[in-house]
Amino acid sequence: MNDQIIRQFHILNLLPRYPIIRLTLLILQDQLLDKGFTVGLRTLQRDLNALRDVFVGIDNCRNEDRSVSWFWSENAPVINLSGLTINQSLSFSLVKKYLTPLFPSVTLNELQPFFEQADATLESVQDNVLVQWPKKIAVVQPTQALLPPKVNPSVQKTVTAALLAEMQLEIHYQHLTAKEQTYKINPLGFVLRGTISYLIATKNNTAEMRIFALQRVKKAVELTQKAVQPDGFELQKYIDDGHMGFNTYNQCSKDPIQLKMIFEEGASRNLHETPLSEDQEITPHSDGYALITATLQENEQLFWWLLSYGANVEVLEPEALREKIANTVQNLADIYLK
Amino acid sequence: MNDQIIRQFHILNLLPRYPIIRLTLLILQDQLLDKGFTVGLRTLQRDLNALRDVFVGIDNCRNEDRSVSWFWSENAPVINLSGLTINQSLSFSLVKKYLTPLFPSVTLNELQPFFEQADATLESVQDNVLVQWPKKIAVVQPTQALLPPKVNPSVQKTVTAALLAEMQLEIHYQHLTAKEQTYKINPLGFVLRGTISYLIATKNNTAEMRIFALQRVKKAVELTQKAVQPDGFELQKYIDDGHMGFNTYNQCSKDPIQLKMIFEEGASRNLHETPLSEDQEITPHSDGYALITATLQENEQLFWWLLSYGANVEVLEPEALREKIANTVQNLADIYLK
DNA sequence: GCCATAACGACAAATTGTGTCGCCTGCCGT
DNA sequence: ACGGCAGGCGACACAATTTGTCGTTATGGC
Repeated sequence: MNDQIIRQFHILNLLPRYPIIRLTLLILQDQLLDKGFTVGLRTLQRDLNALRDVFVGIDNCRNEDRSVSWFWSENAPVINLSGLTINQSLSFSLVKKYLTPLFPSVTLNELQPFFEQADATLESVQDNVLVQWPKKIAVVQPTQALLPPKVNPSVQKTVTAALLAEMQLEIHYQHLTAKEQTYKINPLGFVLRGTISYLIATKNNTAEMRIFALQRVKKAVELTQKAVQPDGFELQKYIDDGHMGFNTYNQCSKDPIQLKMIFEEGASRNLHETPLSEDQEITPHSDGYALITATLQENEQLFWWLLSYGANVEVLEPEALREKIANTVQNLADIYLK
Repeated sequence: MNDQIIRQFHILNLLPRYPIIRLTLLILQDQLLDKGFTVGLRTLQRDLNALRDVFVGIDNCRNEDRSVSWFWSENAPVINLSGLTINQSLSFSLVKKYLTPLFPSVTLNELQPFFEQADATLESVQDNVLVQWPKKIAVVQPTQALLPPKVNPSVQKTVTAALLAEMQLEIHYQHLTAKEQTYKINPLGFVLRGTISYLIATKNNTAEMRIFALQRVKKAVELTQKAVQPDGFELQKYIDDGHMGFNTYNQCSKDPIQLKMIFEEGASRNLHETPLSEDQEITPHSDGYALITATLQENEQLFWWLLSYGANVEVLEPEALREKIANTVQNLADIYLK
């Protein structure tokens, strides 16, 4: 078989996607040589012109030195030759269904072409049985459903771009109580917590770390100055250290605790499926109750989680945690039982 | 340009992905004619042979009538010619990070090729800045993290396949308390709730609806009999009606309630971002407290959610809900304050 | 056992790909 | 300002490939 096709296929694969434009004819010739194609420049030129005529989304531009660079334009369609497996299509439609209420729509929009191909694949199956699939699957939120905040798409785009490029940002931030203010900041990290996105940043000329909720950023502009990173900053460590305010229990040691509690049996059922920790143990107790032990990190979330079970759980150890709950119960009693 | 190449690309695009095998030469000729290619059968034959030699993953098989069908084999690699945008790559890596602790690994594995391409794209950018991206983004669970249950991959595959094909299933089900049992069931729906997957089904020859937690299905076999669907069954309606046990409050009207409560100001902050309902109103009250009203569906989750705030919230209305909480507080007091 | 059907091999004519040459254009340095 | 230079691009002729046609082979149904 003529290797024209194979060559052109490789060319298509070698073409970079838009923001990267550095593929001149000579470079392409080199890269093809690496793959074992000896090909004249003139031929390459003709190949590229031909491909541009055939495929939407292939584009070129002149560099300063009058050479031409070729690339897939930014809005080139997704060309997935080998199509999607049915399982892949199902996974995509599941992901879409699951993430739609949780993710910023900007993020999901980027993947729209894949969702569409998945839908198309499922519909193309002659059995119209597959069309029923979305009706056969449902996603239920395990916690109280709160409405997702409205994030300005252009803000999201600018913020993530600046974070990537490590550039400073100017943001207009709508405080909850105070009025809108403008900051110059060095973006450091992006945290997704449920449906809320947070931007971690330092104010310019300060080491002071700040957390900005993305939906309160009304306007964002990327500046021309490089962002300054504090020495040794690590996002995951920052979170683990409890700076996000909910991951670690105030003034609490970071060592794991040995949790010991009595669960009402019905309520404990979930813990069989989704244990609190690898070493969790469930010991059936007197009628309708079970003793549960587990080693885990103590934090605010654990406290809330325990409270949500109400009287279906009694924490025995550690003593400090039991006391904290007892205090809350006392306060509750003052409110509801007077 | 010769239209051989264009034709061959169209052929590649027309080839279906494996489980669908009905693309014989004649059908392919027809489909190409629709796209404006008049091509002889002999040529098509040669094209396909050539393509199979060049592209891994193209395969064919003989039908009963000795004609040959062509397709992409099941494990053909994903061939995404136009590559991924940087934004698409970022979205993919975000999706992966977010869903890994939540989704059955089987489901995510299907999308692995896309995640890999995303990683490769990010790494290929000459700026090594992008390689830092995963370190700049973090996902924090908004609730107590529970370990995801271990689901047998082959069970997941069989169950979803049977659900799709509407075939009966035989499952070996490990009860929590009782010992393992075997059922013949008609699968009706699949529900994802946090990290747990549930299968909704009727037992064979019964209208009785059952809920099976997927991780307790130890073995699943697809039977040769068509599944029987109860008349008028709709999964979403089934869930809305509260049959999953947590979505609706026992013996409660399905009409929305008017919730009225007093929130400690710090605790109420989240509700500014992610309101309980469209009509939620927050009225600052006496020092440090705020009155919040919202119209929403009453269910168990709401009750748990309210409890988790402990003494930071006082429910005023509806009266029934306040009473239910008061009861729980009384029980808690009996446990902790004696 | 014959016929119909589909795949596949062979071959020559037609079409297409490729290297070479030369021209054009814009940029640089002298 | 002028010539040299580098990269792109048009033209052309020859080599290479493609494609339709025809004939052969294999297989299943009547």
